[in-house]
Amino acid sequence: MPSPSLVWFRDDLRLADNPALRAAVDRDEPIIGVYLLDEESPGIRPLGGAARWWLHHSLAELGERLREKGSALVLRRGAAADVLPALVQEAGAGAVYWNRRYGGAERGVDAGLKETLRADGIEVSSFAASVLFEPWTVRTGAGTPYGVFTPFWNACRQLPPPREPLPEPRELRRPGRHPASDALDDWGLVPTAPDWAAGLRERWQPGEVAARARLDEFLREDAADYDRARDEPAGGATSLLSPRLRWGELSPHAIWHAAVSSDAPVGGFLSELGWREFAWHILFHFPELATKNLRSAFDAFPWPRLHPTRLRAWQRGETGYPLVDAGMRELWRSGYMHNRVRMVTASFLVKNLLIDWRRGEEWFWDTLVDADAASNPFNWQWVAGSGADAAPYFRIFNPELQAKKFDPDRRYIREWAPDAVDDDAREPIVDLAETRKAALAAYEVVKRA
DNA sequence: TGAAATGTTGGGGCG
DNA sequence: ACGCCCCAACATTTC
Repeated sequence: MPSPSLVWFRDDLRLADNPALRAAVDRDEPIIGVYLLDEESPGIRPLGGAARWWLHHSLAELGERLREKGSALVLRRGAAADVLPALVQEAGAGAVYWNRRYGGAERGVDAGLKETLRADGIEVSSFAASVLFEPWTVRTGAGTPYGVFTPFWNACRQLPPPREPLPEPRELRRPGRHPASDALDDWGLVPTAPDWAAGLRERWQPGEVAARARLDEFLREDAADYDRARDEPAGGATSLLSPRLRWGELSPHAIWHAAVSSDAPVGGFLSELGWREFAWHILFHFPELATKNLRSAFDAFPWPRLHPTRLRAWQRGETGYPLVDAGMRELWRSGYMHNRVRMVTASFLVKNLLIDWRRGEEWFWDTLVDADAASNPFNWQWVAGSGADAAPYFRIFNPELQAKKFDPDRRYIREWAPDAVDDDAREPIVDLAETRKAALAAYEVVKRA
């Protein structure tokens, strides 16, 4: 009598370098893949709209590839603490494997499940797969978590290097009978009325296969000049791997090893992976990262009453500042924004519009295909000055200067906000010098706190 | 992974 | 030849 192994896919929608899947293969019983759409467990943050679109397509491909290899992907919806044990029983599974998560609520759910399943005599194992250095393994000399990037990353580099990625399994043992699966289309992850996803379809092809292709292309064509060209939003020199990491279509280990074994100078690129690691390190030690100031002195920041018209103008890319508007429209249309422009638009929201960073974080959460629970709030707090190793508050980007420096020929602005190219036609919603001064005055309150 | 204000320096025009 | 001034270019400080 076979006792199948369940592989619970979460933020690791891949077959290659997937230690949970590997453990199931090694156990040598039939394998059933599972994905749970959990919008009910307490504290789990509902996915944003762009994320749901990506998830749909990535799951579609994962399911197809599992079937090609002989296995299956079972989709279920509901609180994991209820749905997973029921599924284990229904399938007569003897083992459950997953790759670890590091958010506060997720850790609670997973720890609870480990306990209840084991109490039922089910073998449960979890694995490190989504970060290179698990948060608790990196400690200062004093045993505390790191608060500054450079020493954090130096300490990581002193640890044993990330393991070699595991090869994709050739074949998976077919289960005799599959538990029933929800139909992916019934989950309603893809927008229909209205269908606003045209720009996403045009720009992205979710899934592990396209992810690997982009990694290879990046290392072959763009990595050589990455350190210089990554700052130019029109250049197309960035890796575009962030959504692949968000959904685990690529593991950081696979990226790491592909990068270090390429001929290109990859130090700068690897340190971007380092910032991602640092964000997860911080989130692990400060689970309220998305809602609370990491530096509590910022609790005293005198945010003015929310100005909804200004927030809306920022969201829609109608601020009258071309680089800001181009960035916000790139985001809205394609689910993505170039990193430098993220800094500029975020600085503009927080320091020129004096709108709480949480409002910006929520908008990015809803519109980015790559927003994850760590990087998104981490980076917003970095810009706002309230975060870990944050930009000093008084570091205020001037969107006009930034455009001159990094988009001198206006290629980026022309691409995303062609109507903003002509300077004369625009009416800025706020004055840069004036609002800058107001922001600095507000910051004085934090300094005194 | 800033920008603006302020300070310093040095070449050149000019009396 | 010299001092003076201007000002661009660069450096430093401040926010």
